[in-house]
Amino acid sequence: MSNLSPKRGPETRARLLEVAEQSVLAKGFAATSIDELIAAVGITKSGFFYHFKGKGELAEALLQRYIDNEEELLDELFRRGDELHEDPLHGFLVGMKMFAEMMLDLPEGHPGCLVASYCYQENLFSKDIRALNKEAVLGWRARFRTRFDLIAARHPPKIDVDLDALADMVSVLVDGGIIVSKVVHDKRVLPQQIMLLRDYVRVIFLGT
Amino acid sequence: MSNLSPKRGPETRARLLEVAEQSVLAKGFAATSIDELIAAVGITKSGFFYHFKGKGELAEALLQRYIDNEEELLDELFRRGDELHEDPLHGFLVGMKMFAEMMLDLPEGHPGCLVASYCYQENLFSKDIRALNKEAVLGWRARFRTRFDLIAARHPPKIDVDLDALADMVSVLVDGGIIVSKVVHDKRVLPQQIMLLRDYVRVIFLGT
DNA sequence: GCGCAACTGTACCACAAGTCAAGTTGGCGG
DNA sequence: CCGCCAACTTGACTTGTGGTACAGTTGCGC
Repeated sequence: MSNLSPKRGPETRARLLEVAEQSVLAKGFAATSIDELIAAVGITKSGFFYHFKGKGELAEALLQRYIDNEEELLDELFRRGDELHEDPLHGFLVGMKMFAEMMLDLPEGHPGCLVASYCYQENLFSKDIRALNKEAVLGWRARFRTRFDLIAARHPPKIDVDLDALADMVSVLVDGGIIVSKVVHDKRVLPQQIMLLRDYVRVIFLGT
Repeated sequence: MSNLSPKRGPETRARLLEVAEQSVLAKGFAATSIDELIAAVGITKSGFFYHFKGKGELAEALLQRYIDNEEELLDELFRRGDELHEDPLHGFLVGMKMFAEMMLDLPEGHPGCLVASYCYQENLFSKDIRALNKEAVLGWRARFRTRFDLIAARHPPKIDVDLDALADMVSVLVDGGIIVSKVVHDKRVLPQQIMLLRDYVRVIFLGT
């Protein structure tokens, strides 16, 4: 009766996605109930079904939003890194440093990766969603592979290494780092791992 | 009426744990129903509750079994590695190589890590279970930290590195590698990552 | 022929996803 | 200033399933 207005639609939807993401990362998708979400947002069940056809559509919107946000974050990070250095290697090193610092600045540590969460509940989701997840990981691989090719052109690797595997190592370390951080309740683990990878890349292309 | 016998208890329990683990890794714990497990094993619901007081007890037994198995596997791997080399570094390198090969030999790839799965559904579990999970990760850290101390004593690191972080890197790479392997449906990713870490450790302690 | 391990049978209740129909509110475009 | 539409609300209802309780049963081993 008070705060009803035709333009609040997208906002309510966004709040639904926000609380849903938190709940999914804490309990998993199956244990996240619609009742719980609408209670947190302050709408009724029919209100939920106005925004999403069903739980599956919520899952997809959730993942898409997460992937888009991450992509934007990475774009921004390495854009800033490259702003400071013409050399792609040093741009990468700066980007990784900023990444690590950003993760360390999160007060509660990284809240979790939806890609990883969905991966461990893959049977709950449609083919479409699983494909989306796969595309996200392959996107990271392509992004960093391109970067490493650029770096290798200027700094021939001192150590023989598969650049696709090295590119995957970014996703691997982030997802693994988040897990170990969460399990041992030490938010420093993820940034430490990012810095370890950074050092590895430096030693591969610079030799020290 | 046919196959009832007082000694089949532990066997039935083990079968329950086996199918439960598969289901949990595929769908998550919340979406794994008791009905489904008993159907797969061929007992009634009451039979389940004879073996476990409730779902929580199943969760705990499941995790404990998983952790014990992993520990045994690692013990065996590096025992065999050390058998072939007196030098702890080379024992480690051989152990990692065997680890990578073992992962590559799994026909369907690694089925998943329960520690990671539980981590992404932590709110479903009791304090005890969460503590167990934490202990498992800290156990891996201690194991590899001890190993790296031994290695460092004989081979002073050529690159400055935090040995605790390096020890964590094993857990991180395994958990992250499993996720990326699963998501992109390429079982080679995990072994590749293990080999990358192996190379990193070699370059840290040997310089090449 | 007794006891105990290893179950079975049956019943219950909460809650979750989803459906459906009908009504309400408030801003905006004409 | 009127009417339409987005963005909801109300409320009732179905259908399924999930975890749990508890009393009874079976058959091997002693």
